[in-house]
Amino acid sequence: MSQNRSENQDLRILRTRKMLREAMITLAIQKGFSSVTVNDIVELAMVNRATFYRHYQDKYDLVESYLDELYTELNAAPVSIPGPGEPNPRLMKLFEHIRDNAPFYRAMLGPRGYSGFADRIRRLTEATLRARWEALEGRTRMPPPMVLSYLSHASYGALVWWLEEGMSHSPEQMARWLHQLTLAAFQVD
Amino acid sequence: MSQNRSENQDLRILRTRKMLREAMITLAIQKGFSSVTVNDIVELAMVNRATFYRHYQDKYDLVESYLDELYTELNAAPVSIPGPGEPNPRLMKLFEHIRDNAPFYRAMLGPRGYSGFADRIRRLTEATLRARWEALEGRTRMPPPMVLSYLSHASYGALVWWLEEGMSHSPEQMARWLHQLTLAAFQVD
Amino acid sequence: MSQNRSENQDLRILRTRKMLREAMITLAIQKGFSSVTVNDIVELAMVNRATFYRHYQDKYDLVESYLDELYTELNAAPVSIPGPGEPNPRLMKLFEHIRDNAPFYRAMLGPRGYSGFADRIRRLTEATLRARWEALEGRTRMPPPMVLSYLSHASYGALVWWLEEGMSHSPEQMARWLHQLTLAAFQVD
Amino acid sequence: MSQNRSENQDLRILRTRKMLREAMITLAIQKGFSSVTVNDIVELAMVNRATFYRHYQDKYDLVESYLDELYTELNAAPVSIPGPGEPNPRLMKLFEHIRDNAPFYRAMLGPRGYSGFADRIRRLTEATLRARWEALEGRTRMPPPMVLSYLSHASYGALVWWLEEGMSHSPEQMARWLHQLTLAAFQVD
DNA sequence: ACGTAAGCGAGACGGTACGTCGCGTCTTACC
DNA sequence: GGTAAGACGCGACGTACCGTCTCGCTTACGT
Repeated sequence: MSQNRSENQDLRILRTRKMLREAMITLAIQKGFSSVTVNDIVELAMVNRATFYRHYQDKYDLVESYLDELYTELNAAPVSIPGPGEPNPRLMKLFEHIRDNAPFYRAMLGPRGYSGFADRIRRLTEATLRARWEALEGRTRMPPPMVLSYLSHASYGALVWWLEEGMSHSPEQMARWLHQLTLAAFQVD
Repeated sequence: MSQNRSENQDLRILRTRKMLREAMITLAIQKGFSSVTVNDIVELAMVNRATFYRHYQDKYDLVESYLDELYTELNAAPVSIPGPGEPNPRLMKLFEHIRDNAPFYRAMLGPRGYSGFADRIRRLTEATLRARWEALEGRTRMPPPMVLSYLSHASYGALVWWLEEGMSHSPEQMARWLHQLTLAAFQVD
Repeated sequence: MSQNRSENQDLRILRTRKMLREAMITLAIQKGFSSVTVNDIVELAMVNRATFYRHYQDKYDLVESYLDELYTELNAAPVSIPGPGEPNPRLMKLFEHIRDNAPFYRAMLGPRGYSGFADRIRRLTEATLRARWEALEGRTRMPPPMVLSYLSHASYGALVWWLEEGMSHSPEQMARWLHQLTLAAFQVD
Repeated sequence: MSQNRSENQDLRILRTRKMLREAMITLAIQKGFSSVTVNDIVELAMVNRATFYRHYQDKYDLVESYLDELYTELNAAPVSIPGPGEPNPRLMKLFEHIRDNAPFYRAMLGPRGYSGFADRIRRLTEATLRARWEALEGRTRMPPPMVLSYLSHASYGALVWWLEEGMSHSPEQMARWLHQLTLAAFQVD
């Protein structure tokens, strides 16, 4: 499923997928992803139910395929490790992206959201942090995987706060703060 | 619902609730809380379906009522703020409790678990951390609620790592490490 | 399925089954049994779709259960072998019964009907004829099962003609004719 | 539909139809005509779904067009009315034809077959019998159409018995027996 | 022999029915 | 009053076939 994402030029397919995706996003914002049904989606998208299943296994498959696309572009960002006070560029792009799609993210991460989504975002920051794994090795007595889990969940926690609080701080500011907090953890004995 | 939790002495009621709870726990361990159905529960508990609904609204209500009881006793722990190298006693008790019920926690926190459960645990550590809120106020330029969300998610992350890794470290060790990491965050800026 | 037909005293069950059966009959008459859907039936019966499946596997199960009841009473008729010019009493009862439910039978036996139904009726007359099997043994060089199949299909053919022609002859007349024709076959060398 | 059967010489068309027909026959034998789907047919025939519908309305149209061809040649047989002990030549040809295609006929006439097919065969023998209609008129008090329906169904019944029993008697024998039984009916009254 | 119209493959799509599952409510009878 | 037994309405699920519809390719035919 979610097959042939690349190089499928059939306009009907592209149109159908676009409408399904947009319907899903609209509905998730309206009433929370967890209470969106396939019926809701196809009705709003004006697409036949069977057609939905020709493209996606279920609503999770649909949203995941959306994320695949989103995060493919995010991953194109540079990977340079920032200096002490500078924000991580990847993290900043993530914050900017979330700010631009705030209603959707609120819908997906809230209590009526989809935990797989949250996990995915967390793993994204985890991947970013893993770049400094080697620096961590041997520098502390704590198990690096634990610190990684600690920090990635921590960043996710900051992100959630930011989203729910109304995003009154700039992505840059957020990235800078997270950077500082992360550094502090790295400097623990 | 979940009513009359206090002082309800009818033995039939107590027995019914006990059996429902135990069935729920067994099943959650077996196949993950999210795929447990009310039917599963009442069948294993040998209780009639309607009887379930007389006591609980749904399986979430059942598990929450269980948590209510669990965390009432956990909250009875002392609240003293520990010194630099000492583990937080509340956190330690939590880790010990989780170690003692590891299969259940793994079932509730894993990918087939229940996100409300995770949230609840996180809020528990958040409550513990909030004790140092005032100490935080003014000491950093970061918004305290953000740091709180950051740290509580972080602790949760460490906990999840610990659970899934096999709990090869002692609760005391975990609490000590978390304490160190938390302190580091407080000293930022 | 079609379970517990006997001694099930729950009024709701009886009512549900009655409404489903009547809806099925009405619809079969209206548009032919083969084009009746379960949806049609439950809609007309004002019964929920799932409820239908709690009672019957499918529309065939429903109609067969109906026939079971009908033919239980028909089988209560006497089995005496009639004299040369007298009609077979069982056959007569069958013709009378069909005359009384002509629209339904036309619906079931017509081109948009249900072949299992026709088969059932044919086997009914076959059972009646089998009573004379022993008399047949040795009296002719033809294989008795062939003659049985021949005669039961033949009777069915006469019945179908009668139904479609408008039943302008009395059941007694039909039974008498069939009796004569059957006797003739028995007297073939 | 089933159009242009005559004088359509395009090889592609002929090839497509041949493959569709053969696939249908193979599948009907394998699992009974009623459970063959258009998808099954086109898959086995290695023909596109749309192409099927360019030639036939549905699987019934396909099988009927096959029968049209089969029975066109059968109808070319002589129509002489046989003497008392002689078999009807047309009936014999029919029995021979069926014997040569027994698996297919069993598939079409069995419980998972196609009732329209059975009807067609029955009407074929009916047509044969109608040749003696005039001879019947006035010779008996029974309505000739009834006798016709009686006899054609009867012959069909004998045929079915023969097919399912394993065709251990020769077509000639069958035709002779049927002839005798038919004569007996004509002599009633 | 070759250009062209027809046949065809590939497969998306809308539609309708299917049978299943889980939910939460209800009635009746028992103890 | 708590419980068992279980019928019921509701609504979502995912599947199976159906018949229609582009859109290009290719192939047999007719000049």
